[in-house]
Amino acid sequence: MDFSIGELSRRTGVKVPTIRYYEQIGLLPSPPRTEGQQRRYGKDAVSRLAFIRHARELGFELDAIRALLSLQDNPDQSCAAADTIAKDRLVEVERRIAALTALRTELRRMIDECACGRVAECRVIETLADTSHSHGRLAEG
Amino acid sequence: MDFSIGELSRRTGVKVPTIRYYEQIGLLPSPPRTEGQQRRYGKDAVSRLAFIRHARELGFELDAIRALLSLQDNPDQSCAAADTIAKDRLVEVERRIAALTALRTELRRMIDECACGRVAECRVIETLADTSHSHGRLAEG
DNA sequence: CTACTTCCTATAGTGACTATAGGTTCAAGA
DNA sequence: TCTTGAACCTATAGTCACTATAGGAAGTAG
Ligand SMILES: [Zn+2]
Ligand SMILES: [Zn+2]
Ligand SMILES: [Zn+2]
Ligand SMILES: [Zn+2]
Repeated sequence: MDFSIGELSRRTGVKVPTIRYYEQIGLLPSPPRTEGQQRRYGKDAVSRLAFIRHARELGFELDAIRALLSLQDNPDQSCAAADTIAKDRLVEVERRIAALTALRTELRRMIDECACGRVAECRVIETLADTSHSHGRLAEG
Repeated sequence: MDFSIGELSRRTGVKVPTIRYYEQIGLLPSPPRTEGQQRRYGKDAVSRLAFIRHARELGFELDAIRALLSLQDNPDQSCAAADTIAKDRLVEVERRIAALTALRTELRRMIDECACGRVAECRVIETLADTSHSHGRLAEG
């Protein structure tokens, strides 16, 4: 009924050091230990960690996940805060798709136009040296 | 004809500490100094730094930029290496657009389906808790 | 009981910066 | 010439979300 950190890792797909890291920053509660100080988990830990994993895959930051988890722990509260977090994430994802689509266009053009000769005539290098425009900062996922 | 690091920053849009960081890791050459050890730059530094900035905006990693710069310094070489770097970046951008588009779909659905009531019925929280699928790692820009 | 895997803590490293502390130099105005 | 204040200098630590390493202890199968 209770199992080791390695087994929790296998059941959730989250690496062992990452689980310990989540505990250290207070995202996962400290589990009970064996006499020899090894962690022992139950089913609750599996679902909590799977929640975290899914949220991370959707690109939520750990602070946002912390907030979402604390909402999950209080099911009678309004879910407005959760929806706001999700909407903020959606806006960010849309912004990034737009930015990456612009990058794709420019990358494709510079690759297509290159005749694959000497660096002196390379469109890739030329395009990178062209500072007549800007893209703004490209940030995290 | 030569100017300070602050002026270089203004001309390229790259922040002063970032310029010093680029020098420290060998991406920019160490410029001459005044008697009081302050850096003095010329036009070459502006174009090199603008190249780096544009490449960063397109999401190239500093190691890739290092390689591109060393190609630019040898204009008689074949540009095949530059093209490979650009193609790799394009593949990565396309992968990320696909991943983000999938995230957008899921985020939109979970936001749309939420009736904005209690957390207990919130589709956002429910969707995050649903582990019946996976998205793989979401990495950098 | 031995061998082997897994576990433990603590610390440092990753990438690409950004921030801070505490001091020095430069340029312009009085 | 002197003074003020912005801009400069180095060195170090912090950011985010991990990942890697070292050096040892605990658990388990045979
Ligand atoms: Zn080329
Ligand atoms: Zn561009
Ligand atoms: Zn909701
Ligand atoms: Zn999902």
